[in-house]
Amino acid sequence: MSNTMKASLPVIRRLPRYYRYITELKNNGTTRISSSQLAHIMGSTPSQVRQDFNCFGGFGQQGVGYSVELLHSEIEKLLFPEGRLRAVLLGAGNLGITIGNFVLKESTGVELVAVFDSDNAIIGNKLFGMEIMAFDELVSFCQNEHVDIIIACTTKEAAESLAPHIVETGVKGIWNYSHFDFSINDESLIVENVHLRDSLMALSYRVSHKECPHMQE
Amino acid sequence: MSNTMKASLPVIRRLPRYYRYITELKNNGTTRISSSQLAHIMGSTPSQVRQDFNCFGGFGQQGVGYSVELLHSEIEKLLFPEGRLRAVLLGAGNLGITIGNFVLKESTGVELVAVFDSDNAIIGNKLFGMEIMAFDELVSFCQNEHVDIIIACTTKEAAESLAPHIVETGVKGIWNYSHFDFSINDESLIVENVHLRDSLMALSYRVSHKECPHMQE
DNA sequence: AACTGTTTGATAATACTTTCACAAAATTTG
DNA sequence: CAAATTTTGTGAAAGTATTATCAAACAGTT
Repeated sequence: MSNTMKASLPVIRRLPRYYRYITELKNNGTTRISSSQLAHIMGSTPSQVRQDFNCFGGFGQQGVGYSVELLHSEIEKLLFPEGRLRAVLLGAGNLGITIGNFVLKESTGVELVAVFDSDNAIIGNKLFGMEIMAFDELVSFCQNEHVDIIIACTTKEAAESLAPHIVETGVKGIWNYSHFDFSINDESLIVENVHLRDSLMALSYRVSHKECPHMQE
Repeated sequence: MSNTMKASLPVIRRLPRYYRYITELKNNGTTRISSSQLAHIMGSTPSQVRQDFNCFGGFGQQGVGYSVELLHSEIEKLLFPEGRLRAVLLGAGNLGITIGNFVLKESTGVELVAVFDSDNAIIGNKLFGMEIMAFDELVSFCQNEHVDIIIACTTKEAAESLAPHIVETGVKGIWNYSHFDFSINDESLIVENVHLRDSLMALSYRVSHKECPHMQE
C-alpha cells in the first residue's frame, strides 16, 4: 500500500466510469467486489483494474478483494477532494442552457455560480435564478468570487476573443464546448474539450470504414 | 504513395481536427502548408502530422508540402465517403433537442431523419418539422428507412431497455449521450460515447491535482 | 544543367499503456 | 492448524503510439 506513481491521463479518464459502476454496486447493496468482477462490468481486464487502483495507493485487500464502500469514498475523494468546484457558464444559448441545466441537476461535484453572455438582448435576464452578466464582468467576477472552472458554450469567435483574458480570471480549468481550441499548452490551465462535431465525425469515419480497430474507445 | 497501414483510433480522433483547421486555411485562401506549419497549428509535431497522413496513403509532395485543397477533399472523403449518414434521434428532452439542433445546423455529414421518444404526452408533436414517434416504431422505421446511426439522448433506463433491440435495427453506430454503456463489444456496432458527466469529473480531477500530466488531451 | 535548400515518406528509437505472471497476504477447508 | 484457494500488489514483458532521423524527391536559382 502506497505506490505513489502518478496517474496517467487514460487512468484519470477511467476513474469516472469506475465511480459510476461502483456507485451502482453500492446502491445495489453489494459490499465486496474483486478486480475480475469489476473488469467484467467495465469491459476491461482484472490487471488493468488493479493497476489503475494502484496508482492511488491500491485500496484492496489480498485474498479478499475491494470493499465497495471504501472504493466509492476513495474515488469520490480523488474526483472531488476540495468539495464542490465553482463554475461559471459562458454563453446562454441553446447549448449553454442545456449544459447549465446538466450541471445544476446531474453533477454532484460542481456548482454553477454565474452565467455570462455577449447578447445585450438577454443580459440582465434571469437564468437558473441568476442574472445573466456581460462578458466584460467576467474577469473581475472570477477574481472576486474564487471561480474554479469556466464552462465555454460560446461561438468560436466569442471564445477566441475571450481567450486572452482567461489567464487573468485565475480559473484552473475550462470545460470547452466551443469550436475554439484554447491554447493547448498554457501550463497551469487545464482544458477539457467536448468537441461534439469532432466526436460525430470520428463516429462517421468508423461507421464508414467498418474494418476499423476493435479497440474499445 | 500507398502505405496501406490501418489508422488507429488516436489517428481517427485527430482527423476531424485536421479537417477543422484545413477548412479554415482553405477559407483563408492558403493553398499550401507544410507538416511543421500544420503541427504548429494543431499543437503537435511535424512527425505526427506526416505519420498520420501516411496512414491514408500520404497526400503530400516532397520538397513542397501539402496542397490545402487536396488535403481538404481527401479528409472529407475519409470522413464522409458515402455521402451523408442518416441518423435518428432518441429522446426529445432538453439534451435531445439541443443535439438535434446541432446535427441539423452544424453538421455537414449527417442528416436527421426521425425523432423518437417514450413520453406519450409529446409523441405526435412536431419537432424539427418531424412528428415525434414512439419507441415501439424504432426498429421497423430503421429497417425500412435505412438508418445508419442512432443518437441516444435518453435516460439510462430507456437506453438500457432499448439496447436489446438495437441489433435488430441494423444501424451501424450509436452516438451515445445516455449514462448507459451499450455493450462494448457487439462487434459490428460502433459506439461513440459522449459522457458529459465523466468528462466533467475528469476535468475536476485534473484541476484538483494540478501536478497532473502535461499531455495534451 | 548542376547546386542548394526544403520537405516528404519511411524506418528506427523512444515513450507510454496494457497485459502477463507470480510472490505475498488473507480466507476457507479438512 | 496446515493445506488449498482466492485475490491483491508489483515488477517485467508485450503491445501501441509518438517522436526523431535520414535518404529520396522536388522547386528554385544561377
